[in-house]
Amino acid sequence: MQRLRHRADFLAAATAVKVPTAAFVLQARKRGDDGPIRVGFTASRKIGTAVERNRVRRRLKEVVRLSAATGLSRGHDYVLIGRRAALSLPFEQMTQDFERALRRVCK
RNA sequence: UCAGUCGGCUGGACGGCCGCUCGGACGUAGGCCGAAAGGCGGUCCGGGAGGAAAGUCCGGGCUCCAUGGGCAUACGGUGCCGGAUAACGUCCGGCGGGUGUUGAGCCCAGGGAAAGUGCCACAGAGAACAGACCGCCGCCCGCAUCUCUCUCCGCUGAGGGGAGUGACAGGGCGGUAAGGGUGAAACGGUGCGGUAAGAGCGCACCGCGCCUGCGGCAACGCAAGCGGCAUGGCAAACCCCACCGGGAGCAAGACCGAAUAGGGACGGCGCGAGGCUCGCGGCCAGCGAGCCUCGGGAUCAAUGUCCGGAUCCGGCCGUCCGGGUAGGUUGCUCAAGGCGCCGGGCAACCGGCGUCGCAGAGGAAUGGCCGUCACGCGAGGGCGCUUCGCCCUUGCCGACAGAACCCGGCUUAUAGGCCGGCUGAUGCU
RNA sequence: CGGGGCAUAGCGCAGCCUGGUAGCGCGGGAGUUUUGGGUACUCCAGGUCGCAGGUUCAAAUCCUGCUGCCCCGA
Repeated sequence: MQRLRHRADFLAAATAVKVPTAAFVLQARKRGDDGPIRVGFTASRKIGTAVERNRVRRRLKEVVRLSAATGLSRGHDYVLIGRRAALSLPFEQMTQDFERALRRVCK
């Protein structure tokens, strides 16, 4: 599993399927090859200060890491756009939301 | 003890499970992505956010670009004096002013208003070499009114007329700026003398200015003398004076390096004017090649000018070459460094010795989840004689905030906790 | 990293340079006109001039520091 690093990849993912939840918006794009899973995170300035943006990104990273075995498929790019609620929501609820969102994306 | 004020330090601790990143060692060139450069992936050990990392307001280091010299101007910044410093708009010490219980302390863009221009609304008589509204004083006039004196008419009286004098209302001429009133500000202030009333008109003190002397590196202070007061405020209005400033910024810069477009060199085709030479041609004309001259345009420090200079030159086809975009690597962390001791200095700071090795990400690591304890705060309860202290329970409680090349400052944000200096009041000895 | 702009009544703006009275339009309220509504007309209310200091007799305006929003260049 790799991280998305280039702006072009994020822009491509933005045109794909979007599934909103309380703490984040999940985007998934099928790249058309058989490469590894790639995941990117976005925490915009609207969320708050730099401390709050870092915290949102780290919690989202942890959500993805702990549930990586369930449902992520090869050849896809995933992008999680953080929202301000990700600062305060319980961690278990965010994990459940992520798995539910993954099932909706796969359909 | 209470109140005030100033300065410094700190910015939770321990543990469990699972992770991230950098460095080193080992292991492996077998997997994945990519055209390439390169990136990702294993195990062990070690390191891994701040006092402001923030705002980006100053000053530097570093890197690249530009830079012939002189003069003038513009633009921006700074502004008491001395020192510290790599430098600063920072810091330290001093001076002056303001403020504070004239205490500790705090604040000050704190050069120039007798170089010039400009502004000072409203109110007010007058607002900048001003002005005379009320008022005060002198002289003159004075219808009427009043007081007094004289005199005339009238037998006395009542009454009336005339003249003079004084007072008052009023008017005119002049003096004055003490007082009232307006204003943010009214051309020194207070007191005594003086005067018709007044006035630096005179005197004393204070303030101001000039000059001399003394102290101080200086800002400035002190003292004596002189001047009769001239110089209102605003320069965070224009401005003047002194000093400082080349520009950009790690997305700087260096290296590697697709696709597409464009660039250069060579070869071929083509060529503003004139002249010379050579070749083809018997000669001329003409054609080709080379060279020279002339003509044109453009560029060269923020601007102008003077002197002196430099550089460049149109189209089409083919071959080759380098520059360079996306991307990657590097710059990338040892630095005007931290700590301790000694010495110098009132201090900022400087010097010497010893010691430590202290983050390096790049859509951006330094974490996620949880437990225990401590501290603080709020609520509830209990105990001790009270101000208060102690104990127990509980809490979606726990400041501001995340390195982005590095350093010195400034500014702003910040739950609380700790330490020290000074001042005032009160109590005890 | 560098540069620039804006903040004034519920909304959109002027006034700032050159300091002294905060104004315009829409909107709101009341009234007149109309049988009624609209239109038109008259009147009225509504402002910490983003915040905090400073200069000045006096600050929306000048200066400094913050806060929020927007734009541009690399």
